[in-house]
Amino acid sequence: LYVEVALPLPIPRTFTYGVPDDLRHRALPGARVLVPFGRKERIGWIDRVVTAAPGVNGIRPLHGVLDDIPCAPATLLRLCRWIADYYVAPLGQVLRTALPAALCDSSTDFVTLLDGATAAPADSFSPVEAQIVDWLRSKEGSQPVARLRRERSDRVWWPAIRRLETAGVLRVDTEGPRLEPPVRTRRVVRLVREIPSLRAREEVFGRAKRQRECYETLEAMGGAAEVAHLTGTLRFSYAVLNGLVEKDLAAFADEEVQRDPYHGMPNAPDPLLRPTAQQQEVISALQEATRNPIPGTFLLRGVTGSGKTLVYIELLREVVERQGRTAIVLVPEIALTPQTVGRFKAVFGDRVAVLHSALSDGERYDEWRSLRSGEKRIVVGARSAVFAPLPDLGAIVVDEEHEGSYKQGEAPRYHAREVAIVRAGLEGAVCVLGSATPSLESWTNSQTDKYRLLELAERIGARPLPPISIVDLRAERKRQKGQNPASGERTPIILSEPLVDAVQQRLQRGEQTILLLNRRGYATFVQCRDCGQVWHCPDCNVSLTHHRKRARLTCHYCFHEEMVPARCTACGANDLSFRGVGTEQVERAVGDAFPAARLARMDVDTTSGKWAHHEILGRVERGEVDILLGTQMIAKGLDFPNVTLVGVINADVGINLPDFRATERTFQLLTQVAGRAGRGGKGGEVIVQTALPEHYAVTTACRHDFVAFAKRELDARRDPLYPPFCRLVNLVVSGTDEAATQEGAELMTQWIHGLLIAQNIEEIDVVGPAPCPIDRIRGRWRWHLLMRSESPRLLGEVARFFYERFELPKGKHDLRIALDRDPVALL
DNA sequence: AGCACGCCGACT
DNA sequence: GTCGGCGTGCTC
Repeated sequence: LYVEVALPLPIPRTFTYGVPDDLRHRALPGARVLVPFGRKERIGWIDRVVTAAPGVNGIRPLHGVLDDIPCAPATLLRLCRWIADYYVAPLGQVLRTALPAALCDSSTDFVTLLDGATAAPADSFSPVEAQIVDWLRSKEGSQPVARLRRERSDRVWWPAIRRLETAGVLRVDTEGPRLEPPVRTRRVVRLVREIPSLRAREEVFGRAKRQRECYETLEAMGGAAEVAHLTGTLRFSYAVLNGLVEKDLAAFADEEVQRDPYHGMPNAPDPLLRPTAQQQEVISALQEATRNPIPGTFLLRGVTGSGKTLVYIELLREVVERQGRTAIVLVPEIALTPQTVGRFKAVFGDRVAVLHSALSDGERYDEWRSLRSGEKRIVVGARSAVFAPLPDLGAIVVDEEHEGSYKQGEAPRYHAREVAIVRAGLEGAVCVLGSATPSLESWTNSQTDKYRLLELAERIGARPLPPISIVDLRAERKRQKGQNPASGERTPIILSEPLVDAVQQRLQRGEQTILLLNRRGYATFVQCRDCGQVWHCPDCNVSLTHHRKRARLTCHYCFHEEMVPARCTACGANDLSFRGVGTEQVERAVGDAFPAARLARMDVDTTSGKWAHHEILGRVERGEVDILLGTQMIAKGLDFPNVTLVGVINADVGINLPDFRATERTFQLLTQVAGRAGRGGKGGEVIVQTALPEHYAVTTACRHDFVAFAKRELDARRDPLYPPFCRLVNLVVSGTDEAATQEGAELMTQWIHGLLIAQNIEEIDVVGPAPCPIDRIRGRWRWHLLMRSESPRLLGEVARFFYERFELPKGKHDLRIALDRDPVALL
């Protein structure tokens, strides 16, 4: 008996292993196995079990089957096979993405210095050996070999390590993969003896005041507390704790922690909202669909504030409470706020698991187990939650389905929305795609009856959508210049007069304002006024953004940072201009204009901590913030009834990006952020500042007219042909040398042309090769090629054939190919 | 992806 | 002689 094993490596094939007799009954498809691979052991998954002897020799037996119940059950395995096939990626890589990292970790080699080693004759070491020994002496205990590679150089250490091992200087241990991921424990102090009377206390503690305080604190805390908490926040010294232990009043213990990152977050009460008639209609349609063996896919287009979340909740009530099945709710990472999560928790309480990027491996694994066991029956999470191990799945909701973050940026480059549809189909679940601004792909599918369209055309409570007015930045500049001719030739307009007036009004009325600018930092680029030089990242072809508070120029594509220059490095002039307004500069302008206003800024730079989002949004919710300023992060999902004004500082950011979806993204962002206004009873208004007031992305957004936008944009996608009228595969060649990268891209193109001609395929267009719009990132040059076709099947076949057969000329300049099917961006 | 191995130029 | 940098090929 043999098994074909999928390994989490970028190798597009499986490896065959023999199955020892005692493992036969456990060797099932989807089960994890431990296999020898090269000189190491790795974890893989059984793809197929075969009886025929394979056509290769040198087959090795597998070392173990790690699961009694395959951790990728049949349906998940089928789903992963579909992803591997459609998105052209190795099955093992897909499985690794689909399962918690804690279940995929491979083995690690450790080296330990042996006791007698210090006596070993140091002069007999070769320099490499001496380096290893020195390094180990500087550390304590065992060290992973990989760390040696990282901290010293990437040289070949193994021969030297083996020599030292035979010389008895050090020991090498291989720690196998963690079969059972670790349980997190914490050190606690627990009271073990009660002291009933006050008099007894006097006697026991005497003058040990701190011990008594600590004892009584512990009593008040229910008999136990974490050591870190007692010594940290409560400032008891370790000696105090030891004293209690020595008196046999308390004991140290390691306690297993139930990891729950949302632990302690107040569960808001279920507001028991009653659906409106409009909502009820949609809810009924969905509930009915769940009773259908093939429920299908629904596109729920609901304007902002129309109550899509309540629809999801009522759908889940049907699926989870009445039918006893399970459900997945996918949300874009940035919309995974306590507000969104809170609503589901309020209704379904402990049956909800939350999966987001801030979870540690262990936390993620805990949630995964509680889902698989059926203890929790609902998942709310970002992209990868689509793989949640729920038995008897009844519904998948993809909220904000147009969001690009559902596409994974690295292999396997899957789109969670498409995976959700396929998974729902495989498991007989209903799939609901929700958005106020559907992607043109989904919209088209809803017009061709591939999906069923459901609409929520009105806001709840019959509240009107906020009126949107446009401020023409060009006219505003002229006007301000007329008023004050001395103002600099290029002084940017950050806050126009109408916007200032509107904000002022809210401040007076005690209402809140949201200001959007989709650009971080203080200035987007720095330029010399004399010679025109613009500061660029040394490793990426993008300009550096000026961050004023940190006093650094930083690259938003890699981690490069440099000091702010005092003078031009090219011509020596000391007249630099900091241009292109970012949120940090808006923050300053707002502070200057409204010194008394309480302002909060929310972007990647102010939300680095795990709880920073929650903290800022909490302040807004409690009314401690008058003006919330931020990037797209504040455009989604927020529901603050006291926000009556939304201002868009510059709607044109992003509209001119060289990407066919730039216009669509602008429309979506404007619509989404406008939707934050007027969600309470006080009404609301939106002011959009733009230099392109006639652009249809702006005008249709201002009329809240998605259908008109879609029509215009679809027309634009017919020529040149772009999705949804065709499918794309983007092939990106990258390398450390410019010429070699271009050459690689050209070779790739010729190869594909050759294939298309040889196979007589005319239905696939090849566009390029050309440098990528951002032609260098992290020191790697980038060229790309687009394959375009109206036949997804053919496109997939060609992509797969290419992936498996094409090889770039070996070695030189580290050329790599990334294959991106249905790309969401071509930058 | 790792990792071993082999070749080569630089340096002791 | 080593060392260390890079290119090449392989992993059932």
